[in-house]
Amino acid sequence: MRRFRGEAENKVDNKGRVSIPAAFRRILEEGDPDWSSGLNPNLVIVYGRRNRKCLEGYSIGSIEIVDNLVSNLPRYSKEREILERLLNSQSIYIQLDENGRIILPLKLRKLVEIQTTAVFVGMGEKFQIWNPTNYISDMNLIEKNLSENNLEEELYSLLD
Amino acid sequence: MRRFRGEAENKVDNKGRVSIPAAFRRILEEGDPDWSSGLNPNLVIVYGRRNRKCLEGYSIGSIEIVDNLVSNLPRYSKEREILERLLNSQSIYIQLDENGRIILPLKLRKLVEIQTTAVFVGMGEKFQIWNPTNYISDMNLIEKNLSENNLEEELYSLLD
DNA sequence: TAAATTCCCATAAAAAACCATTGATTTCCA
DNA sequence: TGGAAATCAATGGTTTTTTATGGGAATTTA
Repeated sequence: MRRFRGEAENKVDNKGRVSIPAAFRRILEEGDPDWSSGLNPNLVIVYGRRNRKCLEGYSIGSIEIVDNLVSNLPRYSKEREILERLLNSQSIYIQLDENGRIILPLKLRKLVEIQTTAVFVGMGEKFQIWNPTNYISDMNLIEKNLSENNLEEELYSLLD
Repeated sequence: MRRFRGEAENKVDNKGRVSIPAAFRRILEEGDPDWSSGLNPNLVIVYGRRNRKCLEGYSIGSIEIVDNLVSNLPRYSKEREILERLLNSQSIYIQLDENGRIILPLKLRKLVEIQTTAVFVGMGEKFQIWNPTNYISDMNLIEKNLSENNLEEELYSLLD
């Protein structure tokens, strides 16, 4: 399955409308079992992640993988109920419109400080939506962390 | 699997179009599971390698190896999310056109200082795209390092 | 009924598809 | 084996399509 790749910065108008980058639409289409040519794909936006000042978008296919992982935990266990809060309570289904846009509800925009611009960041099986300034800070943090502790090589070695 | 080998210098026009050297196309075709005769192969260009003033091109097959390694790390772990930033966020899918060209987005060209000419450098499982002058400097740096410390023999001995 | 949301249309800019040319390389046959 | 014909590679230009984005009318909702 193809993955979400790349970065894109798009305008958010005062109705909350934003274009989903064309490259991401293709992945959402592929990942939505109900989609067929001519239709508009669905996606899920999770806004429940703590420690992250961003929203996360999933194709229907990839959120189902995560949902199943949660379903494998013991029913009524504390862990499962908390994860359900973060991943199910704090998330919504959205359908793209005819022009490839979605509407980001005001509540979500406030949550991640998005006003007139949003950055879309491909993260493989999901993508993130950031306030541009916050995204830059986050990237800088990663850079700093990598160079200060000389972690890059170590990180890449995880891949062997 | 055949490897990317050799160097080639091609023109970049003002739309950002560049020919992928024919020898590299063959490797990209072989490496793309969706490719068949008559179609145009896909590739992935990574622009996030830190400390490198060049772009890196991967066949679909070889980037999938890397992607799968990342996917095997625990979902939502810090390590995985950082690697996704470096490898997924900072990369894009591209499809060759009918003439064997791709368009290098302006953003990427600026990043690695490519204007009217690009050098393609085979690196085995991937290839690099350089500004010609920067490529020469990089080669000189390597040369210098090798001769000053008499490293060549030692290096080759790593292979045994 | 005012506010918000959805639907529909418009447009400029960017990207993709298409067509053409030149020079190099390969094929193939007398 | 020499060279004509065919093929392929690199590159330039033009047309068509897609994207991103704005605005307004219609519809729903509070």
